[in-house]
Amino acid sequence: MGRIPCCEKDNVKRGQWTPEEDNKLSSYIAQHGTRNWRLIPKNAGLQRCGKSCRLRWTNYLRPDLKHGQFSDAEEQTIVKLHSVVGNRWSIIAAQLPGRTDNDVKNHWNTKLKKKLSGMGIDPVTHKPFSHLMAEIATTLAPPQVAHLAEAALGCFKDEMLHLLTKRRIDFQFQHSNATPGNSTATYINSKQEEKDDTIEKIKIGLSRAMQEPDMLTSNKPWDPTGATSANFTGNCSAFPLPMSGFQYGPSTFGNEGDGSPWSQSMCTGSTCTGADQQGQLHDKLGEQNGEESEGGKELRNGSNIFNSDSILWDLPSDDLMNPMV
DNA sequence: AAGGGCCTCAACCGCGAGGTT
DNA sequence: TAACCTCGCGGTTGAGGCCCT
Repeated sequence: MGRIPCCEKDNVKRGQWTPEEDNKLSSYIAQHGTRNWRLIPKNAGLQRCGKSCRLRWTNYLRPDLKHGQFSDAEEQTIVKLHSVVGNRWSIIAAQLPGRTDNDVKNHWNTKLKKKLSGMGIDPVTHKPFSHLMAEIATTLAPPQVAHLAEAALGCFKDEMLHLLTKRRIDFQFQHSNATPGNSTATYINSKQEEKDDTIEKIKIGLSRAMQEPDMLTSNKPWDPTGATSANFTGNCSAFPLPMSGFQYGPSTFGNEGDGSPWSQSMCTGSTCTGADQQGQLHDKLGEQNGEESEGGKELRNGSNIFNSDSILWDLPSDDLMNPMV
């Protein structure tokens, strides 16, 4: 059975909406609500697909939408939530009244991702690039380690240039409002300090790795039994891990210890509140995603995760108290 | 002033989940 | 229970504006 198209493509207009179309849609929805998007364009006299109408309404015409620049606090919320839930834009947007998932996604892709990358933080894992390289190095056999610098220069060329030349990138929100109460600035500055601290470490580590091929005896990823992690701490002092909350070992990776980027990202940087939190959140996501229909529904608008008392959270509570739309 | 490259963001696409018949 | 329908999500695209040379 093939998928039925959401509308007849032939009789449907596409592309930019005109003010007339906006008016028709807005006034129809004001009178009749948003039940049955398939019928709305027909009844409103629009030659548009129902899906297109829904998108136009939810992303642009809805009266409660905020248009304009993202505030510092909003950016901070996005970065922190992204470090936990990843590209779950609807969940993130649910914490930002007046912002849509499309807004958040666009802002992330066009601004925040670049800001983090430019600061030496991997926007996927929210770890400093240098830290990621150190992790990679601990999992490689000596000949591979020897190629790490080359690979790093290939993969993170621009980033490495920034790191190795200590060229700072002047981001507006990095310096503005850098007051004690401003947690965005604090978050950014802490990442900057981590970066500075690890620049030297990564340089030393890479050069040692290439000079001392026997330095790393293990070529395995982390070992849940803990035996390998002992090797890491014993033999990989060339890559001192910069963040206090991060360790290679079962206690940090949580019960499953899957070592996935997601798991690891929870345990690094200033957003880390411990593996227990990670486990709880993942459990929560699991519960709400599947087993319980009501919970699953709440997950979609992001309410339960952040209202749950069982989850510790290092965001200022004010940032998470926004009511769901 | 021109034009080429970059950036932004509105809009589209395909898919999965959940609801309805 | 299966088939169908609707909605919402995340990834991607492309038009238009901006910036730089």
